[in-house]
Amino acid sequence: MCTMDSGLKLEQTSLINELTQGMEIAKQLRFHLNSASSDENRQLLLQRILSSYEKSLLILKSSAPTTGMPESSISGDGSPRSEDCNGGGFKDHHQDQNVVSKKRKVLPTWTDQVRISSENGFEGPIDDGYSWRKYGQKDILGTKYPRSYYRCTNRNSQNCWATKQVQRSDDDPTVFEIIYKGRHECNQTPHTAPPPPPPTPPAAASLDKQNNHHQQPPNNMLFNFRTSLTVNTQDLDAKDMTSPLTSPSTSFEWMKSQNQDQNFPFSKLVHDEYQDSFSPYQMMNNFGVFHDLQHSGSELNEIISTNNSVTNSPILDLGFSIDSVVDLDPNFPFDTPGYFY
DNA sequence: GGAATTTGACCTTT
DNA sequence: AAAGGTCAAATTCC
Repeated sequence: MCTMDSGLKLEQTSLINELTQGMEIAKQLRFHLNSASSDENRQLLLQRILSSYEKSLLILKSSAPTTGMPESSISGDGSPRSEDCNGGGFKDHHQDQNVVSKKRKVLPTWTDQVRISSENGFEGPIDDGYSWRKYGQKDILGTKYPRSYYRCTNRNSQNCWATKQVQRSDDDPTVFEIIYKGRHECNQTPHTAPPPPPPTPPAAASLDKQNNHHQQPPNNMLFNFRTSLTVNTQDLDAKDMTSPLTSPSTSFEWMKSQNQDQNFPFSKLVHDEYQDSFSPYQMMNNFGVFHDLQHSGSELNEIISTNNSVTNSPILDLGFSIDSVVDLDPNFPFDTPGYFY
């Protein structure tokens, strides 16, 4: 059930999210100004900051006094109402939430979609730079491919409770949907992992092995394969609009330095099931010009295409959960080394 | 031999 | 009751 309150709160949260994100991107830009980052990267960050402003203004305008329905400007006409506050099929127990939310530590949750593609087929680990240990695999009803469950290797040693689920897309086997839950509180430094320079990528691991990401030197292929990803932020426990999270591990500069994969068609990644959940935020976020407004309920998706062209908005998103800032996780470790640049 | 993965059993949630 | 998520013993890998 999506109440008025949640609608208003959603808007507030969105605004805070946007402004906060803009600030963080500005921080990133500051970092890039002091580094050997390419001018293109800086331009992209700048573009994102501008987009953030645009979105903030959009939200403010949409919540103007005359607006009877706060979400009206956001919610398009096409989205199914039944989805309302519940993002993309995730559970929503309103009553429970009131009771539980105070007790349960809410883990920030977001989704990456990672496309692996190559002439050689789909292979290579989806290495996000973190060290994961697989602890389970399940066949999921209605899906072709099993879902794999990973937890941080440093769970015991460093009390790091980050987990992720990896599942290959039914529609496009080259796309893997990765659901991250919880942030790393260990001392892994995914971004700083030196890109290994093996001249030739090792022969492909089998698909069964492809999720075997250790901290071993990242496979060259993996970066080459990683031609695009979607970040879809979701908050399983709150119905509020959530903020764009960012992949904690996208080694953007490195990927950019690798010349790859041509033109990943943007729309290709837009599966039917996701089209319904695109929000104006995500569109505006990277492109700033999209106005096909569709309400996405509690979802806020973000498309990131790591192509070479600026028009395709190769965006570097750095790990950041605004949810946690706003109202969810008081223990959000912003001071975690390496989390922000 | 230690660490990671596999996989069926068990637990939780709906 | 069924599906999703986690555990843990067995197995495999390095």
